[in-house]
Amino acid sequence: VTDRKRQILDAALDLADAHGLAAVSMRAVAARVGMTPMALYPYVGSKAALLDGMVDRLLGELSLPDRTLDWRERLRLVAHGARRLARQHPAAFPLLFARPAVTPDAVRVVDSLYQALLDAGVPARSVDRVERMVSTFVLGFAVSEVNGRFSPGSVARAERINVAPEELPGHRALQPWLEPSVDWDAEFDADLADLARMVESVVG
Amino acid sequence: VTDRKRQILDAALDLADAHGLAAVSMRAVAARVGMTPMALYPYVGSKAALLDGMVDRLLGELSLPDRTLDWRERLRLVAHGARRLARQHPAAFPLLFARPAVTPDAVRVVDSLYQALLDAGVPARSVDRVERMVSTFVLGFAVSEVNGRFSPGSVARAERINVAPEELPGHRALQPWLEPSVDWDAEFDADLADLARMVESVVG
DNA sequence: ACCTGAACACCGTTCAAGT
DNA sequence: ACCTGAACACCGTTCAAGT
Repeated sequence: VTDRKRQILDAALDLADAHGLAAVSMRAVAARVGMTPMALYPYVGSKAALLDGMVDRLLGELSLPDRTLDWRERLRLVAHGARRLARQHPAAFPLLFARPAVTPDAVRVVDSLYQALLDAGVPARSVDRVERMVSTFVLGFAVSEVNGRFSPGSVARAERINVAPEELPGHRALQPWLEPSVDWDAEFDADLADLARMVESVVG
Repeated sequence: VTDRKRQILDAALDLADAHGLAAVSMRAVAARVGMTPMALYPYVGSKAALLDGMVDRLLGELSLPDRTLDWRERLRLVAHGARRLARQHPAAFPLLFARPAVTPDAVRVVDSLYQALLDAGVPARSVDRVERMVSTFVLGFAVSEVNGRFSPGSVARAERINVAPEELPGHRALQPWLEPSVDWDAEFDADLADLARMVESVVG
């Protein structure tokens, strides 16, 4: 039973990767595995459950760092792994924001972060909060990137958009520093460094 | 023309608030404003453009803090405003993650954050990066909340989910501190305080 | 300029039926 | 136990036509 389900989820993920989430219909997935749409139901239950299954399959691809590494390195590895996953599966990845971490692989990721934060010296009573803070940022960054939400700020763009320059003192003050293109790899690393400093400084 | 468009966007947002994003169909929106589905096209162009229009309407509801306030207070006000918006429009709010900030109201929000970060002493060359970091976290928190992604960690839940306790050293170590219910208002404030400390400490 | 109505090519899911 | 096929109540969008 479970083998057939995996085959169905793989087909759904392939379709999402190739043609976007909108192309993941019960009919299209069924055609790809050579079945009738109705034949999927015993395996995946519903369209919503199929999407949940894709999320779980995604998390299974995320490899977790060895406990012997430095906590900073572990945070970095998990964060970079998540971002890599987003680039590999840009259509399916944003689904991670939609559902709680209630699958085995999701719990394992959370546990890995718990360990890293404990080793960083975060007080036990703050670890679950800080874990949510870190994972929310990493997820948010990766989703923003693949969804095209990020784009460098620019005065020229702001003006094209029909906002008077007097309304935008911040953009004007920053004019020389708002660059037309951004190195997102470097930005992500700088963010993670700031985040690690913040983690170190949490005392309560 | 623009008056009719507003009426259409209001109807779409009302439908999303009342029955979820899936209920926002061209046919349903049209019915709500007393038109034929096809009559919407001259005003909104397409279904995707209608969703973009809803995002812009949402941002227009976000009130921006006065420049005379302390930068910490301004950050707090914008963040709480965004979270309140998410609660008022839980179905439509996650759309904010889908598209770049390329509307007048979006640029105004970014500018407000630029000003606050400059006043906080963030170096000019880092302001756009830190703005993306802060807005990504705030958006991510609010979306996680309305989508039900957040849920307190718990050993009991982890076990119910069929992961062996030996695999979860982090959960075991934190057992006494993983509470069954979380005060999300307090958590958001604690996160913002940590974020503000981080902002203060950015020097490059 | 603004709107309608029929049509096309799709959806997820039900149900009764087949083997 | 596993799968099929017809049907139901929907989609977004096109096109030609009305006023």
